[in-house]
Amino acid sequence: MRLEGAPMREQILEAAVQMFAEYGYHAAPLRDIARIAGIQAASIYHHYPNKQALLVEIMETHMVRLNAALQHVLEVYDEPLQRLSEAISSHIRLHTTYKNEFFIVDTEIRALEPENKAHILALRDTYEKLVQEILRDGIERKVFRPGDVKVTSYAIIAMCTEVATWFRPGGRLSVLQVIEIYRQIIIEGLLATH
Amino acid sequence: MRLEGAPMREQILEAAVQMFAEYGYHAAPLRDIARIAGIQAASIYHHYPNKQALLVEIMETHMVRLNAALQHVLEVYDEPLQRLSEAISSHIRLHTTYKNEFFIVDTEIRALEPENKAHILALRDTYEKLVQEILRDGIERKVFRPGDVKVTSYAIIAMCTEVATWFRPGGRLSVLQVIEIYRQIIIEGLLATH
DNA sequence: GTCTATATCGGGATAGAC
DNA sequence: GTCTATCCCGATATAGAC
Repeated sequence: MRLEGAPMREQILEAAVQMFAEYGYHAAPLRDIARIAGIQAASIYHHYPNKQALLVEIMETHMVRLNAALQHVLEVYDEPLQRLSEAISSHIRLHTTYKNEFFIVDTEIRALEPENKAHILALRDTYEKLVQEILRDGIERKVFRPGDVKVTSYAIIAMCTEVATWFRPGGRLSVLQVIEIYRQIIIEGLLATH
Repeated sequence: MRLEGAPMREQILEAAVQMFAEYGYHAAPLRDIARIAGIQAASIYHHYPNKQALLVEIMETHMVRLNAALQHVLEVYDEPLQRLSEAISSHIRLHTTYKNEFFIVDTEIRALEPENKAHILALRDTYEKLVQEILRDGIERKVFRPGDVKVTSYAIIAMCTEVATWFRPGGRLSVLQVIEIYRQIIIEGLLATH
């Protein structure tokens, strides 16, 4: 039983998530991250080589998580409508559960150094490709209307991702309600006259 | 006839747009902005009181522009479907024409000092309210399916806004094609079986 | 209206003791 | 593994000449 709570490495990362999400990577001083974690700034360097490493670990962990979840959906389900539905659910579930983390993924790509940026963008690309696979397959099987697969994937990902910016746990809507609203918008559209 | 091109004030602002969009507000040194504008950093202070003023002017100008365009749509059109269609068109048109500017509006809200932030968020709120008015009216007149007006407005705005991040003039798709794709996704949804 | 020179500060990172 | 002390740099902003 660990009375001090999580290991320091985790505490630092969590403090970084908080600060990066609230003030942005560049505007968040390492000293403040250290203060929240309950140590001195210099002590961070025992756990991480530099500030950038914090950002990279946050982004990588969660992009991998996101990809794994979607991969799982593709393995478990076969029917296009169900696949898309579960993909939306998985995406929104993760973006509300790890709200701050995904907000960082979505707003701090520019703050990454070139090699790190390439790495994270590759993970994002993988994700987009998986979504596009669902759409392409669904169009071929005549479940979805024919349309631009790439742009459609961007649109779906963009709207489901933005949930992380406005969703408040304990607010007017539950995660499940939000998922249902998005499912309907994406799958059925707004028109009443169908 | 002005051989030097635009007045310096404009040149500085344009340089700021470029740098803020590429590196982010905090990561963009005033010296670099000055260099692009062809002057020394100190000279910027003859035209603007400080760095923050550059950011505020960029954001305010374009949020006002966005609101004016949507206001115009509401005044000119009455039919809900046409209103929504024109709103999408207006939004995407502006977000592709002033790609960098709206990218900044969308990613640097956090970099604003409190009073400036309140001001810009108020403008954004006005915009959201206008979109919600279109949706509410359309639902009442049975043109749109009943649904959560607020969340739907967020979803529409989010996906149309993100166009600014991937759109490249002269790329595979023209602005008009992009607008048509988004119209269809939003209004009709993905299902083929309607 | 633009320059050079500089004040001032805060940030990331390092050294070395404990 | 954490501390104190400090280095060093780059950033915004100002002063004052031209």
